[in-house]
Amino acid sequence: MATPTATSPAVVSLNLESPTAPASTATSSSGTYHHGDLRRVLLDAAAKSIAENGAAALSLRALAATAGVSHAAPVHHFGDKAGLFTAVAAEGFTLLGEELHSVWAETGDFLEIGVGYIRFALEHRGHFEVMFQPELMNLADPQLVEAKARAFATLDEPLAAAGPDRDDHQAHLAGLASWSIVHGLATLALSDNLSQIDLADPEDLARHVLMFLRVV
Amino acid sequence: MATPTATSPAVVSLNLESPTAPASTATSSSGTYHHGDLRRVLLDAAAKSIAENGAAALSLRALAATAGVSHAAPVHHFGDKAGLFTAVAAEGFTLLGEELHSVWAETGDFLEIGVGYIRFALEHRGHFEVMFQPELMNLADPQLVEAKARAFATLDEPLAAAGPDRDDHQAHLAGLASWSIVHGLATLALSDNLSQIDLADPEDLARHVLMFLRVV
DNA sequence: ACATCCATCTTGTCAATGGAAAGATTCGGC
DNA sequence: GCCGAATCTTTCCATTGACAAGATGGATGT
Repeated sequence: MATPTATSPAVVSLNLESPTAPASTATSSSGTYHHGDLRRVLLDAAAKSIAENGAAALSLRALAATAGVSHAAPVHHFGDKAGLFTAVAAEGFTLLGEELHSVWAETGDFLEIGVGYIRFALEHRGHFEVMFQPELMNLADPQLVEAKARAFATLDEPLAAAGPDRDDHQAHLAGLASWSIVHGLATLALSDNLSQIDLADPEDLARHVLMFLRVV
Repeated sequence: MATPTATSPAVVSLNLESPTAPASTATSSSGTYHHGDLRRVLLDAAAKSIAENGAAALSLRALAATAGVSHAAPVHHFGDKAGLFTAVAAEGFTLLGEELHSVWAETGDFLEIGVGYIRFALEHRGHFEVMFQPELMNLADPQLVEAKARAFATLDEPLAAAGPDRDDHQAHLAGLASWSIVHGLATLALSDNLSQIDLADPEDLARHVLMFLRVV
């Protein structure tokens, strides 16, 4: 609530050792209150854990342990487990929006946006996995709603540019078809349904698959 | 293991009340040993629960309670939670294969197979959700592997018929593009990313979206 | 008919987990 | 320097998944 959901997309590597305090006898008063940036560390650790073991296997207590804090510390930052997932998803939508925006700025190619979508899913697997599991998070969270809206707004201009002579209905359908095919390919890749050969060069695969779309 | 994974696709409504025994004092010997078809009841209850609350929220104990058995009964049939998810997924692939097979037999239309895929996802939401979350299940399970292989084999003939003059590589890509777009649309629908208007007639939406595919 | 085998289900138990409550510690503003 | 507030810890409880050991009763062979 207080923190402004720092816009820094930097990936902060988590330091497992506590910064300065000896970890031998944690009972004494040499503890590490005010960890520094616990929220960020927890978000990164969560994304990493989800990417490796899936969202279902994530444990708040194990997460706290890797960050070197007590098991109740995450609660203060995220409220509960759903709150953590919500924060991960919100960050994911922000990162995705930034990625697609820069792709459009650099290439001006609608097809490359699709490629960027798939690249994002594979590179930020932890985020992506949570972003599309509404049961895990609080869909009404304002931070999430805004991040989502901003990410989608990024696509308005590219979509209009891809089909200038379409009415609203056809444009909507074209956008949905484009989103479906890239989202489907990304989801299939993340659910172990693509062969090793296909995954050797995911972006190349994405371009070839997207060639079957009448939109571009 | 002993049960031959009954091929009956019938949907068995679960009877919450125990068949004949009074449930007042379960301590006495009036219990319902040999429930009759507990495995089937558990599978149906699981699919229903997952469809309503998501796979993450599924509790083996709550499941056992709705079936009127003790909390350890499901373990005997599925080994553990992953075993239950595996069984649900395997049944899902079998049902999907049968659905797509009959659609092809009745219409001979490749596009209608895509429509059937989406219809299946919405009608069997519980199954579909588990089928594409590999972290939840035992991917090496023979039953699952075979059900999956049979379901996909169903698509060989339709895909070949849709593009007779394609080489293997192009056919593979065309199949992947088709799968991606229908899988993406289904996934987006299940993750609350489609508007009410779009979902008013999902099959109609599917047909319109699939018109953007160069394959059909 | 009857004893035996074995699939099915129960009870009891344990460690791990999420969450809530209450207290300790430190930061920042005044 | 002081005080409020944010941050983190400790303690505790209910729920859950999993395991072990035992109870039940249908099926089978003779």
